[in-house]
Amino acid sequence: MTQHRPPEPRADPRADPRRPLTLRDVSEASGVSEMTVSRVLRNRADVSTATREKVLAAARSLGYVPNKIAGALASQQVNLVAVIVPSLSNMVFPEVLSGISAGLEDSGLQPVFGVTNYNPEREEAVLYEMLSWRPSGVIMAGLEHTPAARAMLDSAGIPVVEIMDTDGAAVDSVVGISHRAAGRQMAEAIVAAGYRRIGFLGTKMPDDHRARKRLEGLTEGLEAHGLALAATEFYAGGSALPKGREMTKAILTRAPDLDFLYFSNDMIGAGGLLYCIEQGLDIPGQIGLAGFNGLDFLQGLPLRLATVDACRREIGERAAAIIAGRGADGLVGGVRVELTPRLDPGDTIRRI
Amino acid sequence: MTQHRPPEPRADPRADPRRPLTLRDVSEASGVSEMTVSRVLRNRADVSTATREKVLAAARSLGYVPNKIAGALASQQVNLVAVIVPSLSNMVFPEVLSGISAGLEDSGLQPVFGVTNYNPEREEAVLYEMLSWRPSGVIMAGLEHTPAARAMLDSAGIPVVEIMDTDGAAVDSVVGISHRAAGRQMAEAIVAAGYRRIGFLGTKMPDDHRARKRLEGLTEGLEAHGLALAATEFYAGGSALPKGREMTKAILTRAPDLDFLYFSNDMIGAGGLLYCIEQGLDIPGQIGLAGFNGLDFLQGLPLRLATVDACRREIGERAAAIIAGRGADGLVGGVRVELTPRLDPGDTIRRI
DNA sequence: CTGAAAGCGCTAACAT
DNA sequence: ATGTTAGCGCTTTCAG
Repeated sequence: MTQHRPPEPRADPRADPRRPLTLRDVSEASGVSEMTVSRVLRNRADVSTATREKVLAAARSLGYVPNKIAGALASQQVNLVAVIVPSLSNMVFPEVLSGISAGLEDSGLQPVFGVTNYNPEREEAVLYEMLSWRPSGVIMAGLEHTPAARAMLDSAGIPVVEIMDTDGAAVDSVVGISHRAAGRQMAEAIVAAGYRRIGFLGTKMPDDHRARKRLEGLTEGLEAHGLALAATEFYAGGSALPKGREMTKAILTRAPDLDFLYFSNDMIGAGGLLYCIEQGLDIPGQIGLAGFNGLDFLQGLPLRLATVDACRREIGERAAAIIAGRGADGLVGGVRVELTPRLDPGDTIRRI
Repeated sequence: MTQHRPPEPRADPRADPRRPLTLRDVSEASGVSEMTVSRVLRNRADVSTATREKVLAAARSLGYVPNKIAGALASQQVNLVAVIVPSLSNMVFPEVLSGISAGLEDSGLQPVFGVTNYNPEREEAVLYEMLSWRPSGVIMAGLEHTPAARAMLDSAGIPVVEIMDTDGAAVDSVVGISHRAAGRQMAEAIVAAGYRRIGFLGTKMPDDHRARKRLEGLTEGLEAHGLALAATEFYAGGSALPKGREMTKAILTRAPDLDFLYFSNDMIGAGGLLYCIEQGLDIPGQIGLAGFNGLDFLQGLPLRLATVDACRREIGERAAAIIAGRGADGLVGGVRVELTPRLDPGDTIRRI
């Protein structure tokens, strides 16, 4: 068998003056063992007050910042929760994120955010990247994932909460609303108010499954009353409010006899509403309008757009609570929370 | 001296069936050494095609996800960039973040976002937390930080880019606009258009330094023409669009003779604009309006609100480029990029 | 209450 | 092109 001479040891990294400080530096500065320094910095109770103060003084004066990478490797514990959402730009996810932040307060866990741009491959890549940091849990928007992503979630061995949507099979826990039901609910309200020629204006994104499900729910709900959508208008990119205006103009030009417009979100709905007001249309008499999300910026418009509250903040809070609760005692997985969205008719649906 | 018997070795962690997979599992499954497996998974060129495929097949079939914690500890390299912003909820930071994401594409670096809610202590805590993961760089909104935060940034030994604002002393690099100059620029435009009774509507947050600087710039610019603000209105919490409407009503009730309203951001400006239109005021003849940020949702309003573009996306991209460029070769720090905001008079400032 | 030793899972630096 | 060894900076485990 070949003899291996041990390779030269690396140069002592402590020679580098710009190197980040280590526990050892604090240990030497305070005259306390590394182990005890570590105890102090992790706020463990079994250290004498005198020692504790000596250590804290040394750490502070040196400007020591602990290395969580080493800590996580040694303890096999990472206080991070991966949060993966499709977008930050449409006002709905920021509110979910703030709910998550709030729900994680005082749990010792920290959210880390990733964005997929409604792209399943990107979602898979972001998930892989995040799992490689071994987070304590995952919160993810939606139930539709690539097979590889699903496999990763299955075998990660950590709590997974899928949020926003309950129409489908979950990996583990799920917190959300039924978008299909929200669509049906809106159909009922529209028909009950006496509208009959209904148009839909929405996004073209094939991977916005929640918008798709709302449209399906709407269609089913109308069918139940023997009605069908009279016209549809889709858009791809661009800023939603101006798009809503343009699309509304387009659909009303093509189909001037529409008496109701259902928008797949409040932002394009607001654009449409402003357009209709400008055109001097009688709202909600001549034409009714509704959006989706319950954004409270709608309260600032000349007429309050009818909408369905998506319970965004509560979804974030409940999802966070499930992850945070898991560490405690019960390793109960598979929690299912279906919230009930509230329809607010605002000023743009006829009262009967 | 006391004799220490070596403590019992820990139980073999590989006994736990739910334990995450390690390189060693892939090594055993593929019959290739751990080191070579590591090379394959890091896409290094010096591996034969046959070996590479064997390893990849094994890794895939096992569902192996590398442990970046261990990798980072061993290599002393973390491909993360800490990004710290005050808020996600006002449409301006998401655009900065997307600029950062874009600027980091193909650099091998990944942004990680933290939110401070305009709270300096929270900023300090978030920074501490993030630095403890030893990121490769920090991008942070604003130039005002607690002394402790500044000390951490100084001694972190990594590139730091402060963004959005150039009015003040930077820790390292800075990319932004001068909000003071933006305020002065607006004052010039207002005065040049013949307005004389100017009101300001803004936020009460003491730690929104950029809004404060815009107000200071506006005041200075007016003073240069012998003018002073005729009225001001501040708000604290709540949703910006409805608030803008309320505040506008309030200020015009108190001071009905105002002929110009400068809003500290586009969202409250849009609320104010909608209110003025509703009241049948002649815009921009009787009263002029302007906001700040260059949000493109303004394009959907009945009249386009005058605004100043804050170059949000470009700021994100340039900041990211500075961090990404640093790894390459030149360790040049202290880059200073001051962008020139563009004033768009829209439809709400008189043309002369 | 404090300390010593081992090792978390990976990669740098060699050696072949 | 592949393998061997040591060690990254902490925490766990045990001993005192």
